[in-house]
Amino acid sequence: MSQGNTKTRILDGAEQLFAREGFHNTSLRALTSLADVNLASVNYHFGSKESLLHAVIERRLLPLNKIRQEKIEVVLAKAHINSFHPDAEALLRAFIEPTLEFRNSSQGARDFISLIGRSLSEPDETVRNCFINLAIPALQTLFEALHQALPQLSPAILMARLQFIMGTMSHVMCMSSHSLLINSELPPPLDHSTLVEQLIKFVLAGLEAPE
Amino acid sequence: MSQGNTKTRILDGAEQLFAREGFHNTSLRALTSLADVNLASVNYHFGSKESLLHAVIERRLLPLNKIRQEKIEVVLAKAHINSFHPDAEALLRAFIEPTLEFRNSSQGARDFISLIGRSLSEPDETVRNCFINLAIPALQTLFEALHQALPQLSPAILMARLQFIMGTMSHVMCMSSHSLLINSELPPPLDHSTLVEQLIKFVLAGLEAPE
DNA sequence: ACCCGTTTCAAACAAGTGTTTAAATCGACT
DNA sequence: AGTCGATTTAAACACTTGTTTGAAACGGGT
Repeated sequence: MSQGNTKTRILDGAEQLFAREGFHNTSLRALTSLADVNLASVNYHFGSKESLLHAVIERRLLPLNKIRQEKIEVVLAKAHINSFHPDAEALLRAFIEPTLEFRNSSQGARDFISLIGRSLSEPDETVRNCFINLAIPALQTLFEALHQALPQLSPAILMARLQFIMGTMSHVMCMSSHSLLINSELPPPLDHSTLVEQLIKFVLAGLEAPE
Repeated sequence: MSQGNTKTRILDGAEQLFAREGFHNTSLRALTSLADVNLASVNYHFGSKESLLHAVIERRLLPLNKIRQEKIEVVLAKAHINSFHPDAEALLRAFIEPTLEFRNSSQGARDFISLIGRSLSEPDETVRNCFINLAIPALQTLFEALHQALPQLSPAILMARLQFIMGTMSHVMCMSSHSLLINSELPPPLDHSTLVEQLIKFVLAGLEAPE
């Protein structure tokens, strides 16, 4: 780990360690040693360990949210032109596909996605809020779009189902080599694109279930 | 927090703090102060902080797994008598209902369920294994029962969907007062029994979706 | 060659960590 | 009352934590 300038090396190392060891279980000494930078440079460039976490999340989540937002707006626009309800599957796809494609793009991306997949249920409030504050606008957009797509669903039920969907997604985002059941006689995990399709199928069926 | 003997007070305090603050973010001093016991008594009664975590999980998870196992076996037995496939919904219910009913039974139970809901995606391997080792038999049982219920699903797909279900469940188990989107204009969270029914409906629809 | 703002560095800081120790206290039982 | 094991206690241990400090090194502009 010795590419790029100091700031990027710290961000890359933090992404990896925060994801694999957890935020509180990652020491700045382990991080600076992995990133091959001086111990004090974290506080020099980012101010504190927590601000570093914020920077790690922001660096990747802002662009990702932008993509999701755009894709959702495309689906909505198409529907409005034809005066149809927007398509629920297309909306879910617009939200899910960019996330998992990004996850599949590099090891750092996989670490990052696993990090934010866990952060919804993070016990430490400051850590959790660090993610949630950036995620809420995107989720709000998705909620309203899905409400247009499925107006027959009461808002309370839709919100509950959106929570279920977030749970399913978070779990998939966290899944790494440590599969749920490592056991020789069990079926092997699905490849990337099959997993994405199965995930969308699963949450779509749950979302569209009769009340 | 000053009921019961020392050992139980430690277990109760650990359950609360591990769930609300996280294992690594909970210090033995904070724990022993909350439980109103001496600092050294944790190591005296449990050996180490990690063995304490193990004890916290075991105390509640073993009975819970026993109940789930029994309920699943009842469903299977009924089906075998009539030479029917077991009912997928009844199997899911046998697995989900005891969990969420236990969660609803007391504050300590709620803390515990939130703790194990998070532990599937716990980054620290030793912490994660502490839960997984106790959970695997129950999940194995559920997998095989669902395979009997839905023989048309290929094992790989069924396993993926079981993972999705675990993700949804974990998320619901972790949900506390900090709802996903605390926002005045959003629908209020569902009450307990509605949430359970909606959860079962959601995962059942996803599980039974065509491949 | 000199200056100056930016960045890096080794060292130290105060506070907090899990664990261990050895003495003190307790509670039965003889 | 006295003995013995189990438990509790205060104190200390060795170590790690995030952060700060002040000097050193760097690099472009005059």
